[in-house]
Amino acid sequence: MPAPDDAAAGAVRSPVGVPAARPRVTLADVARAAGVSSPTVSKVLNERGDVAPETRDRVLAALDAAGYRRRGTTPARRPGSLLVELVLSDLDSPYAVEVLAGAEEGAAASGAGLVVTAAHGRRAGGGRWLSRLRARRSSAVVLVISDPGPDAVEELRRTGTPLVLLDPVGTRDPGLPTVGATNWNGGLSATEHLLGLGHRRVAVVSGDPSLACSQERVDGYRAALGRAGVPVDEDLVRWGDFTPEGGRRGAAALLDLADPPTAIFAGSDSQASGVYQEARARGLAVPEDLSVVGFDDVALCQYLSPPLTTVRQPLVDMASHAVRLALEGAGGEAADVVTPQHVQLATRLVVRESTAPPRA
Amino acid sequence: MPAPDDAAAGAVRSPVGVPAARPRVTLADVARAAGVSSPTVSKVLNERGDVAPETRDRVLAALDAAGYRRRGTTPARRPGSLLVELVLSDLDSPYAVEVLAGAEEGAAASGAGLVVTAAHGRRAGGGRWLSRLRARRSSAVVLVISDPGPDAVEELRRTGTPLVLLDPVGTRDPGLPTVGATNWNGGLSATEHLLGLGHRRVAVVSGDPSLACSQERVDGYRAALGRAGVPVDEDLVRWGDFTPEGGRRGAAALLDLADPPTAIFAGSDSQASGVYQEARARGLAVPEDLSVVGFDDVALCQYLSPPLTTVRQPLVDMASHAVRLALEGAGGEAADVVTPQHVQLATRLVVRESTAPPRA
DNA sequence: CTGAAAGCGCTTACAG
DNA sequence: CTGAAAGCGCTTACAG
Repeated sequence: MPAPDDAAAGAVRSPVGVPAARPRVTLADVARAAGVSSPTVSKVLNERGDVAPETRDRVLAALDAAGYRRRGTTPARRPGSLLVELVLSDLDSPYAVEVLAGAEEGAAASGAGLVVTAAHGRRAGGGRWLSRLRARRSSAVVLVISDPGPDAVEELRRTGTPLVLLDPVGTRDPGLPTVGATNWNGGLSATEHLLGLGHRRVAVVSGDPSLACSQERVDGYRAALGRAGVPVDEDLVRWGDFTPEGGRRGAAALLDLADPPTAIFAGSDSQASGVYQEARARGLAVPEDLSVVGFDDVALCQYLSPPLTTVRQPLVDMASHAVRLALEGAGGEAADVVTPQHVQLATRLVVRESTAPPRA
Repeated sequence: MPAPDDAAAGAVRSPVGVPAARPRVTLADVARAAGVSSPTVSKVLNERGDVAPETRDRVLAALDAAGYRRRGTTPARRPGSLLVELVLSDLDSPYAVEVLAGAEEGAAASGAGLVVTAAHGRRAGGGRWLSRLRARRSSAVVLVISDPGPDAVEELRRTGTPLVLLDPVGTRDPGLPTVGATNWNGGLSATEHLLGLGHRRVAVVSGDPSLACSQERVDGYRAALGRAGVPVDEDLVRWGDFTPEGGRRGAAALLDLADPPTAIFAGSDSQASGVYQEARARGLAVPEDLSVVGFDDVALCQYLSPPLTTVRQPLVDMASHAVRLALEGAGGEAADVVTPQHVQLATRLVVRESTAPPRA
């Protein structure tokens, strides 16, 4: 007869792949670990003044080590009080608008609340942000175009908070679910469209080369030229950032060339608007003197004249999907079992009025 | 000797103007009211199945009547776990971007989380939304360009949740704090600028006439004409909505007139972009053939060519202020004592390249 | 400044 | 399906 194992002895045991609901760490546990009484821990927690500084420090350390959470303070599990955190680097771009709209839609569909944070250049997942996330009892996180610090990933994993990366940056942790778009295909079809119109001097102005999406779009551009037997002129490949100013600078450099391009593929619609400005400043008409293709198909396109030919990436759907994915992980019992997913939604060329054959 | 009053008898009594911390309604109170035991109420709360439907209904009614809240479920009081709700009608406008950025800034400054909801045409404050707000333990609400239903106002007041109206609609409850801009002055200075350039046929295309801000801008326009001794031609006053399409329609109607305007004051930058499009479609150059002034000074302006002359309203500051105002009400003890405020931040004309003297 | 004791609000296990 | 009783996690009031 086998010796009674843990399960037979009545210990908590979980099905394969499903984590055991770890027994809650109670205030009494922490008190024991810190060598003080429960009331003392309670006082520290409630920021009462009457605790000796050393005692306080010891208790705080024990609290932290044990990963203590107040009763009723575990992330909400019922839809309707769930919170998803959406972290963007900045809020003031047409790109952010689409992402926000999609994320709101995804959250609303699940009855969850969407908490929006702008990182403003700080790396997402500072200690401050993490502790606030905990204080708010948020259940899931979606990070947009940014790499979480390893500490943040670890902490989120530890607390069972799902993390989804939207438009992931290059250096991805393969264990994290990602949602993106088929950037390479987009770059390919934008460039093929211009080649098809008869352009041979086709330039590209993309975003930061450290971003996967920038790289992929340029790779698609190169592939299209290669297929058409047009050699890549490295003078016609420019990197910058996704802002109008970035587009303007790139266009200025390109149009200053001895043999300037007749068409520019911009890495984003915002950049394309900068290309428009530079063309206008030089008295060049779009599309008669210069064809322009953008990327994103954000609302901005409807404000530009002429209407911009662009590669549509379904940002609203992408964001909505990312939020649902994150909430799925948060809602179910089998939170940790959700298979990491890497989704790329399809891009599609939308032809409007900013492209035409080159002047004879 | 006077009979012992409540205070003398030890009842909770609060200083004038500061509401008493009403004694918490406990589960036992509700049980008593419903004529059942505490365990039964607990089961209903936790959605256990083993409760008779009629009992369940009775308990739910009692719960509701008593305004019961689970322990630890009252809105957070320490900054860092506070949540502010921002409700916009839609997220996909340049206006919304600015408001969001400002609101995020205001919330982040207080360490609060910003929960963003789009009303999508539904009136803010449906029962669904209110109960979610409660479930999330949100501490304050900022409502953008919309009128809360009287029930929502009542419910928020009852639960001590501050409500601030940003860019308030006309029919305001004077008891609610509002944050807006000096729309009238903006309309005045936009129109004076055009008159100063020599224009006499100056038109206006504004937003929905039911919105206070639309009205005020047009009133400023009328005032400027009046002061300059130029009679108002009602044919030159158009109402629509704040979208590019609204601007385009308005411009089309105006340019179809027998004696068309030489300058158009648009009620928003988005509308102004629609005016640009209509002008372009008719082969009219801005500003040579048509001067255009916008309103808002949103990021969109930097994408338009030519750069748009506009009336800047400090949307970022307005939103940030509204959020702080709301959180102020939520954070302090004296929540209900915050004097209702009606703030209007200053607007300012920003001259760029879309305005010029009329053709001789 | 600390903790034993009492208390509070809620939940659980179980008898009816 | 219901509730008396026991229990749990935390807080409060107070003695030292």
